[in-house]
Amino acid sequence: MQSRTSVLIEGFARREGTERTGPCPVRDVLDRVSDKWSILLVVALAVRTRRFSALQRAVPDISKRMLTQTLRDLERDGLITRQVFPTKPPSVEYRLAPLGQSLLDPLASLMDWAGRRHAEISAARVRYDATGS
Amino acid sequence: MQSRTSVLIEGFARREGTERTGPCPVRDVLDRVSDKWSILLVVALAVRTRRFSALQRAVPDISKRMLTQTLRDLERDGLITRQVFPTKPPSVEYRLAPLGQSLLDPLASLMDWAGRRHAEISAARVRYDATGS
DNA sequence: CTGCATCCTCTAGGATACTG
DNA sequence: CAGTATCCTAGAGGATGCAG
Repeated sequence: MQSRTSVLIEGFARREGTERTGPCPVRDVLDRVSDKWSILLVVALAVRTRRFSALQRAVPDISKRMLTQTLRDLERDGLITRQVFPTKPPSVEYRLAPLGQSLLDPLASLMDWAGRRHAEISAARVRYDATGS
Repeated sequence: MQSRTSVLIEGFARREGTERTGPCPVRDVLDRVSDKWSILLVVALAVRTRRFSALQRAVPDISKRMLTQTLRDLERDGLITRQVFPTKPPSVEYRLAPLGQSLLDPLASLMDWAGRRHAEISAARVRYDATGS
């Protein structure tokens, strides 16, 4: 099973030599994925729908500022939806949109890789640092 | 097929409420993936083995500084290997290590997603911006 | 050619305080 | 509770020049 991989890589590499007609769409999307908090929030919302403060508890080391901003970005991209309940005090629920759901599978394969290869990577680091020092 | 996804998400979410015994391994690895240049270089090296200057041409908007640094990090993590040829002037070849190869599949599924959903995301953005303005 | 070292800029992002 | 506004710092990262 090399076909899918190579096709995608070719598509990704096609930029080489071609004058950019605008930013590469794949890179554009990957930029969002490689955002520091986006993945964390998507995963947090994959577990269940959550409110603002619940998200802050789920991802403890995010600041309110970044939480708000990242949620806005994800909403703008159609990955999550935001529903306001005009109670008193108001509450807001965030949930994964279908588009966000569709991201879970690729994300899972990445996290799966991370989990399986983590030990190997740590070992490589130790080895490298030992040699270098 | 929800099993694999949900298992991983649970593993990822398990941190909640647990005092951290150190940084989450998955997050640790994802930090590398979400590095601005790492993925680009891995993909560039997936196509073929390349030398330093060739990599700079493959990823035109990377600076020498960042190229060197990212290559070191990838080498340290065991994702790529570096081979020096003591010619005159010297040349250095970078190639994907097996560990790096193993990343291509998860990466492909992400890029596949990006490619397929990009239009949808762009549309969502336009819609969001239109409403907001 | 490869790649450090230096300097300098710019912005992501944290802390804090305030509002509907 | 769910944000917004302001301020401010650390670190990412570009440009340049030198060296092996």
